[in-house]
Amino acid sequence: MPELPEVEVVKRSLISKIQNLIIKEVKINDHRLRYPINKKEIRKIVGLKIKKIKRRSKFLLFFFNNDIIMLVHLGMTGKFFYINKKNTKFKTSFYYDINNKKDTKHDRVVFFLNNSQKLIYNDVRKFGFIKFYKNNNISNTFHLNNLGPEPFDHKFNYNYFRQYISGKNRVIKDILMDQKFVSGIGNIYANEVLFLSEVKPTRKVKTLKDFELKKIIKFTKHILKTSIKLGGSSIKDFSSSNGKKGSFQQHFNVYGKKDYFCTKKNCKNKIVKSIISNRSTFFCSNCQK
DNA sequence: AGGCATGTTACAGG
DNA sequence: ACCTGTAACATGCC
Repeated sequence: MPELPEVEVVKRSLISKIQNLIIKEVKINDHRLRYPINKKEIRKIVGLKIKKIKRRSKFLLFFFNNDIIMLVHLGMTGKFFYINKKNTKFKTSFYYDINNKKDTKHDRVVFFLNNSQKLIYNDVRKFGFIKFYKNNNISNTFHLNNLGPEPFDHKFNYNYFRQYISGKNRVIKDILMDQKFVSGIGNIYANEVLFLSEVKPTRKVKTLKDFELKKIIKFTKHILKTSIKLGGSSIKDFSSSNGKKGSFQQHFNVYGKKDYFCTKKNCKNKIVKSIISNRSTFFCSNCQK
């Protein structure tokens, strides 16, 4: 589900609701996530306070006392729900949260909090994971130490772009989704960035002109920021929801828009869909060169 | 029934 | 050691 903007929105929501609370109990309904949950390690956070919550790329880091860090990746379908203990109504919501949620089937882990609420990790496809580290070796984990710069980092600039792609024989869409190049962009935002940059996703990076690299950098930062402001993209549309949902999906120009008309003025083309590296790719063959 | 899905990574071959 | 492309993971929906 989540790319950088969605994870950022989840992080902010978590901070506002559970920062400084204490884990009273943890219940595991299914430990078979992408990596099996280590039951001994997860028990160690019982009694500890959630001091800080940070995001790096699409990862969430929960900082507890005793130097313990819980690293969470939401995979494709991971979600957090903040719910009251009597299981009646959600007090508030995180990304994708819905008030009439009946999907308890995919609640994989339940964290009971000292304010009588609970935090649920729900993950349909189980591509997400929850792992534990000590503060002093978190950056050594292979999950984090091969990541490229955050898109908003000043290090993500034209010179870096030029240097990274030199000698590479790949297409631009693959590079944008390469977490070693820049961290946090997935299939949706890669498609959208290339549309606004007017660059065809199939272009080999060695053919890109300076002004195109600059546009890609500019629109990457712009799109991700805008999406965060709008609460991210909520792709599924639940019928009755009191939960907060993102609205950036209403601003998609190409993602999922096969056969729709191109949104650029004076363009009569329809968006086409193709497959690049096993991922659906959408673009306007008229506007994107 | 078969294809597709917002992500990551292990592996194979060059 | 680096580069690139492919398949696999688990589950549900259209």
